[in-house]
Amino acid sequence: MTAAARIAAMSIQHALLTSLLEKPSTGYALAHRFDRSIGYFWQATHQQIYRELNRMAEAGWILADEHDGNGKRRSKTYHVLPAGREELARWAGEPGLDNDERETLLIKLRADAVIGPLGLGRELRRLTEIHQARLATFLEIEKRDFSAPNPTTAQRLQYAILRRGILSEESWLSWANEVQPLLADRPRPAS
Amino acid sequence: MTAAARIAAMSIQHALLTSLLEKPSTGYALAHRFDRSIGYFWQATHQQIYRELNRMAEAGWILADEHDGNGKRRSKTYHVLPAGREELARWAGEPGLDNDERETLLIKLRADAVIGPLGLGRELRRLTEIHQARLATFLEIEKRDFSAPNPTTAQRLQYAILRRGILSEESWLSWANEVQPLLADRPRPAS
DNA sequence: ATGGTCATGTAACAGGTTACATGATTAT
DNA sequence: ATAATCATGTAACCTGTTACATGACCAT
Repeated sequence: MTAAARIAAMSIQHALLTSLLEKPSTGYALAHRFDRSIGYFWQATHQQIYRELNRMAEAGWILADEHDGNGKRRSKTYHVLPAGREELARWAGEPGLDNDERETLLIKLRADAVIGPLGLGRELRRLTEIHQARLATFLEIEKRDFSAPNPTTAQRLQYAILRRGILSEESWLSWANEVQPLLADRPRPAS
Repeated sequence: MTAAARIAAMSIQHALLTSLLEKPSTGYALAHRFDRSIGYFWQATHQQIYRELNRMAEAGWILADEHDGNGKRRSKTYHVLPAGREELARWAGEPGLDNDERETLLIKLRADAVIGPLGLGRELRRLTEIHQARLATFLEIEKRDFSAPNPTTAQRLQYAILRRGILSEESWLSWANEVQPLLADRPRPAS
């Protein structure tokens, strides 16, 4: 209900930019791989992708090489313009929305792998604090509401829901612990 | 891109039905608690809630007691009609969408706690198989793409993304293991 | 009187989903 | 010839978000 400032949205666009930086492609190709990494978690339909490609082309972030006319199949191979690369870096540097179920950080990690280093250590620490706070809240609720000796089945079911939250947060935090050394804020050698 | 049959959507409505079965409330009250369980994971805005309440009232699932006219504050207290209760049970019995990031099962668990038992054991097993398959895929990719001896930083970042997927699936499966005994398909005594 | 909370809504828009539609190239 | 794949798009719709708006009741 409170206004939560719209700091950073549009993550598909940035996921697509990263894909295109790796390899200029047609919309069709993007829709199929939508990238070997984040595609596992997230898949976009071709309509969504064409829509975003058109918008990004309008915005001057990408450019379409049109292969047309000379008997070939009609297709547009998009590649990223400097403005697109800058936009990607800018976006990756911004703090993401807290309640982001789409795991924007993963997209930023991909961007870091392709055009990095982008100094994501701070962002990881920020998100870690948020997840730690959430876990703490869940553990308090656990203690307060679910420490009675002989719970009914209904109570045990309610508890199961909370447990899902606890395990999720723990899982996220243990992952963050793994990634943390990769994002330590020292410069990486350009491989 | 393939047509994924629209089996079950509209989970907010069913979350709201469950809340209203526990306690008839105004839209305002629902927007604030949106329920002590799933509210931790998911919060709906009041606009969303009013919209869905109106739709469910139209559908004959819920009914509004209007306290009005006699000097009192204008408000509607909604309570669930038999049709709404049936709809909730019907929905909970259906297989949920596979790619449901909103964790529909949690809402079904709440429904089971309130009007159960609903035989969710089968659904849990079905989802467990899906998550096991996803985990297996991730582990194959891990073996195939990330078992080289001296990975570059970029490769390690790519791997981190995959690790997030692996840890997520493992976390889900270990939770499923916890809940499983609660949903074993024997009837529970009506507490 | 003033501000906070209770209470309900409209309007506009962004993002995601599904259906529909078209046409060229490649493989059988 | 026919089907599969490559390739791009329009249209309609639903959900979720944000902004805007109204008004009553309650406490100080």
